Amino acid sequence: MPNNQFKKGELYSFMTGKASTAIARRLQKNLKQHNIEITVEQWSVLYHLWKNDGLSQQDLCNATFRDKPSITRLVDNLEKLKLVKRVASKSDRRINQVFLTEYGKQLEDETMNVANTTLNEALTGVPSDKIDICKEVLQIVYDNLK
Amino acid sequence: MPNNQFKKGELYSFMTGKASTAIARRLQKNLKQHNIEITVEQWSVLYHLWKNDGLSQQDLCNATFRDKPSITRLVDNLEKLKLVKRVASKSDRRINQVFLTEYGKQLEDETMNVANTTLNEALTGVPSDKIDICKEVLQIVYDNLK
DNA sequence: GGCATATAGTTGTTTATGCAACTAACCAAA
DNA sequence: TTTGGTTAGTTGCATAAACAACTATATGCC
Repeated sequence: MPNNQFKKGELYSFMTGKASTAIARRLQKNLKQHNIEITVEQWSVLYHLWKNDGLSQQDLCNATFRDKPSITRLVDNLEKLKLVKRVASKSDRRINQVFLTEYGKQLEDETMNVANTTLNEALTGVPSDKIDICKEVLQIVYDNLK
Repeated sequence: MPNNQFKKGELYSFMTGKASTAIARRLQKNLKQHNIEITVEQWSVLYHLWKNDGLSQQDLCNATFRDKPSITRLVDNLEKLKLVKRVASKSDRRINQVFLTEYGKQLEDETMNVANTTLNEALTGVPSDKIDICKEVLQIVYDNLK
């Protein structure tokens, strides 16, 4: 039996993503406690815009590993919250560039502090060399399947 | 700055759970290709029932790391599909035990084969000692936050 | 026994996901 | 320049998630 060097039964928590679910819930809770009224999914879009404002919706699909309808609706909701604004690209009228509003930009510092705190909570007691290996494994898994 | 021995920027894919999302999508695709008409979420419930038939809904909450309303509705849908049946517990009338139907039992072998295949696809090229470390890290993260 | 509290499960509402089908705009080849 | 294929984005529909509020049953303490 090829590639079967692992105990499967213990591995299904991989599939069900309990760790990343736990992180997402904790981040949501921490955001709420700081009165930052966005969802973790909205955060994941804003995170990429804070690094690189004006990304297209397709760019956001690639960055967040979501499909196009998901991004359409996340951007819809972010627009309703006055956090971003769609701007039609001059060079290609199919493309919407998504830009942060002033309000959206203002949210960056506090929100990223909350995210960093959450990550610290998650990784308490994990040696950094093991974090590196875990990251590496998850990257290979992602590359194998994406 | 405490507990800051890692590069945060690279770690947000942890939070967004890209690897586990990729696994779930591939499993869904593989199930469909084998004409197994269940969702991956339904699979995660059935998986625990195959190991231990007759679990309560609360047991399923704990096993799958979902909240009670989620399990209520997943069991609703599994009942509609004639895969499981709720049975009120004799000893405690608050409790619903969830039992597999014959049809639900029949699905086990082929479905678990598909799940195992999916896991092999995901873990291709990952040495088993690194899988163990990754599992260990994800377990600590889960324990830190659950 | 009776009351307070805890536990098991359900329902309502909002948000998000996945897939398929669709429109609009772009591009390249005849 | 028209036609056929590709890319960007939207809409419709079914399933699922998180949170809060609710009902029903059980338990423990007086």
